[in-house]
Amino acid sequence: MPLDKDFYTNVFDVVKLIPKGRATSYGAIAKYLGASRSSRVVGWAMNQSIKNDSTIPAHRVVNRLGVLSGKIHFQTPNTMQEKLEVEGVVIVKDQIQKWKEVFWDPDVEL
DNA sequence: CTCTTGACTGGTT
DNA sequence: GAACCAGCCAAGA
Repeated sequence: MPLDKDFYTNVFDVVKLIPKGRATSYGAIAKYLGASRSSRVVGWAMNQSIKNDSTIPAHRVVNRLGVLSGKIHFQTPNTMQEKLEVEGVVIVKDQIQKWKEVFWDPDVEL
């Protein structure tokens, strides 16, 4: 598929495809888009997505350890964890439990 | 244009 | 496992 338009747009498209109750990492998305060294930009894209497009489930994107490193960028620091818990994801101390099972790798699943 | 910051990652100590 | 370092790159001052 063509991925040459907007890096951000591609990131948003992938995030929208994350199944309910699953989550992925910034690096996984970056790798899928062929920019594995630009994971920080993926994080920035999420930051923009909240302002521009609230339909994007940014709460399903965490760092490679399954830690909710970006929770404070949501409307409230609880938003991210609560949304994930509603979808069946167990979180203890800002970290996703059974991360290996919850992890959704676009490079494998798509 | 330069400098700093940061929702990251991978490797080393 | 924690702490530190080096790449990486967009946005804002």
